[in-house]
Amino acid sequence: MPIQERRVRERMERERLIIDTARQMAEAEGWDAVTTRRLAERIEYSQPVLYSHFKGKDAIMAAVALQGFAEMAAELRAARTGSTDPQTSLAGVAAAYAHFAETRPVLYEAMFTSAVDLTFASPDTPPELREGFGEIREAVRPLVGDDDLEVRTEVFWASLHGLMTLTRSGRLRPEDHDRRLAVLLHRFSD
Amino acid sequence: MPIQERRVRERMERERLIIDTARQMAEAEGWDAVTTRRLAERIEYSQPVLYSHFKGKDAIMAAVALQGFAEMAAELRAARTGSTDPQTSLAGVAAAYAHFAETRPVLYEAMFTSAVDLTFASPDTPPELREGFGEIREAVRPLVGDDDLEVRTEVFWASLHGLMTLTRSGRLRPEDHDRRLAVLLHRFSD
DNA sequence: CTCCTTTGCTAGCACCGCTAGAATATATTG
DNA sequence: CAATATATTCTAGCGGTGCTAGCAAAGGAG
Repeated sequence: MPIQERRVRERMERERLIIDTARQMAEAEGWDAVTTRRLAERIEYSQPVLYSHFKGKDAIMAAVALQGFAEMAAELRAARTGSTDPQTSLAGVAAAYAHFAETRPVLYEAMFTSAVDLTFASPDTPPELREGFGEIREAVRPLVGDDDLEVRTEVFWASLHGLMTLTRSGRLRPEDHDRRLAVLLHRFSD
Repeated sequence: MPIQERRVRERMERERLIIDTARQMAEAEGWDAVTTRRLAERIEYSQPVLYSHFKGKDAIMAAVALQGFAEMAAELRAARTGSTDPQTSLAGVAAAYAHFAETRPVLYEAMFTSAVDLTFASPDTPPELREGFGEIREAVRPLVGDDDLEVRTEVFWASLHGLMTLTRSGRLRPEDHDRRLAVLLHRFSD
């Protein structure tokens, strides 16, 4: 039954179209501009079609966030493996993280400030999600050893996250960004 | 003209009523449940009355947030001055910060994740806002001296903030909360 | 060529933040 | 005291939101 296969394939393509369009719209005009009506119009289908693919708007954001996690993980890995020196490696990862948050704010928002549909730190956590954390952990490991590695990584990550969100929402002066990153790295390098 | 005074006073009381009611509602049912309609009904006035006091819903949230900043500053100060030992003092401040974020999540949300109506790190930043940061800074000062004090405080604060937001949104396992706080303090104690 | 399932659509619900303009209450005059 | 002027508050409504019930069309099966 190749005809069935085609329909399944087409359905998958449409789902992809929804995710990609939602991301495009968000990147162009922010998440507030991504309404189910406007999204439906953009993909040239009616609103209810969206709900045959996703449980709701949050689920669409979560799907975009998942793309974000994959991309972030790739960039963190590149940064980590870009240097053999542990210090430089960790600095690179931190810089890459900051760069990602700065250049893809809409993605970062979906990943970390909205989209509670994603399960973290749990057995059924999607691999894309674990991977990014894994990269940070592996960058931290050479410096701190295996003692408390998980917890230390969490703190390092949370610090980065705090810096980025507070900067982005205007709570920290942007011009000191690099100095703050340097301080953070210094704190975690021993 | 004491009659004019009464009207001004009554107006202020009503403004206070709006802020307090908004806060109560948010604490009871979350910020999403605080709609202008429901809030107006609760204070037994019509919707437009809200807009004669505040520019919009965001401004009401900002007013609640301001209360939050004042309360947080008071608690941080109590924690800081509760011990003469710099280490214990900073630990106390960190714990107080975490405790505030945990027990008053709705306030914390208004202060740090929503409400962009408030100006941070600027000449016309409200004193309630500066004060909390000042408490953290003064707790950090004895440990790190005056070099880079501002920047180091920002990083410490951002780390705390990152820990709290990630924990609250289910991105970090709550059971390791204390260990993470300990790690953070250890990183900043030298 | 009908039957039936799947698919997609139209239309609408209940709600949102916000506001124009009417209506009511209060104060200031003649 | 009556009449006008000025605040103040309300009703009603605009244009939007996420989401869904129920109808219409399209497609494959007998």
